[in-house]
Amino acid sequence: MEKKGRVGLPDLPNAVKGETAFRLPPEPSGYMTVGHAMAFTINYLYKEQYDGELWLRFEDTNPRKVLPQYYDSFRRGIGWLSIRYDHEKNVSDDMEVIYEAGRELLEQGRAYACSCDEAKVKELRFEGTPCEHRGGSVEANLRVWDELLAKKHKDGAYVVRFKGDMKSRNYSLRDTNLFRIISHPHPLTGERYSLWPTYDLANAVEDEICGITHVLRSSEFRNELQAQLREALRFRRIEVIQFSRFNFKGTPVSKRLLRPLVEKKVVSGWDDPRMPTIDGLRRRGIIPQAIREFTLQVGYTKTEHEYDWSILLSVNRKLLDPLSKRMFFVPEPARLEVEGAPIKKATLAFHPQKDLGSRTIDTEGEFFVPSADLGTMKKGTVFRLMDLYNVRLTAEGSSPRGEYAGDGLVPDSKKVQWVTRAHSEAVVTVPGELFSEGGVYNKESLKEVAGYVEEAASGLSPGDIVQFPRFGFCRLDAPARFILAG
RNA sequence: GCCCCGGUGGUGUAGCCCGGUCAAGCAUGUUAGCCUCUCGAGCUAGCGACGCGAGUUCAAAUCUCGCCCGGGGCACCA
Repeated sequence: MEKKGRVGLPDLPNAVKGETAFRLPPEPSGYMTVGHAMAFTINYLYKEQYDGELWLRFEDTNPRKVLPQYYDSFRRGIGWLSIRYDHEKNVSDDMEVIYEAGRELLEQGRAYACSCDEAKVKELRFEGTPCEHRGGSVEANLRVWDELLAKKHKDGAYVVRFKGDMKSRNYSLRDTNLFRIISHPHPLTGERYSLWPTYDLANAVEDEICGITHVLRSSEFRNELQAQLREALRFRRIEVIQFSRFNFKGTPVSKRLLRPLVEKKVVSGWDDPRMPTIDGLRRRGIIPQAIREFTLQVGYTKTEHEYDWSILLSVNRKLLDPLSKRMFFVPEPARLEVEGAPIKKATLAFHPQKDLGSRTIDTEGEFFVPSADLGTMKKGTVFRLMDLYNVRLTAEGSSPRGEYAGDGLVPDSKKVQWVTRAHSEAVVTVPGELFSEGGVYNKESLKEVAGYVEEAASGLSPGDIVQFPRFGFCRLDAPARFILAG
């Protein structure tokens, strides 16, 4: 019997087709990254598999961090990935509902208003000692609650805490904060609210009202706390499946590390092709299908991992291969004079197998070929100008010359790409890993190769991806500028 | 420090729940070769791994215990 690895993603526990709901929960506080893309893809794949509902839900409950352009970044990225969701909402749309939950906890005596300062809360939490506010009456708590809603208090004056277990070994259960005052304008709700819920509560409430059945997310959260909150609010049980973050070698997603590079203009921006952002990957020539395929291949696990770019790049190349026109790019060109060269109108196919059309090139005796190739050849060597004819090298060195050596394909002859005098200059950017081993910026992370491209390249539009034979798949980024995808 | 969660070749993963068919599969990588007018794609073959130690058992990658290492949490971030 033949052995097989896992095909596709594993089945989900307690998932009934047609009765599932999933969510994509970005915090719009930064640009969308590959990590988001992969997590979203997993949720989307399951939504499809189980014929479920999918929510795009912006977790925007910290007005200090949230910015309008980031909402767009996620919408764009998700659209680019062809992830179709059924509903879109912002947690900030539901403040009233979350307030109701807060009030209910207060009424139940499961939460209380606390006016200790931050340092004291921390200290007592560490000691496992409750503060004097914990024992306050429901009435008193509700009175403060109404004042909080009426914006009668300044930032930091109060915090609403969940009554957990101050002696729990799990510190997140030691009366964590459910609400805090942030009088900072919110990009969507402006000055309307200043009492904002923290993640755990907002999340529990949102998952309930969205009817989420399965949560698939990276594991850096406080499960037990959320379970207790759900129970206190008498919410349904949901399946939570956690996995490790998706890290790529030499490319951390941490804003703390990335932002300085953008600010100091070490990279060209958040969309620099070396960046782990979706905009970066797109500029680099990674196509959305490759991200999906890659995600499917690596799946998700709880083990920490650091993906090598080679796997994603390999998947990308395979997908690109049948779609990409071949065009000649000659890096570090050397001029080659060919004696006895026939004057030809050569019609060359854009692809060796697929019918992607062709272009016609007028050739005489002047060519440009990679100097690196000429450098390895001795006088007398017969090589072939790809798709054209053979040339015998008659002079090496600084002004190489050759002579026409027939049209017939010579077995095992070296094939070299070429351009004629009708070419244009181009630069190919070769992105590498942003950071080297020690976590320091890798100065070698971006290289540039200058050369000539054939005339047909002038018909390309920014965003088009072609294969430069013997060089790689490249995406036209700007006029005369390409980026190597792999 | 305390609480979770992990540790299969260079990298990523399958297998672990229900011990034998696993002297460990697949992908990527790399080497050699085939095919091809590409250093792409495709094909063939080789290379390369069960963190350490003990225990249970006829039998352990799979179960138990200890240790080591890594990640996350212990935020008025999400």
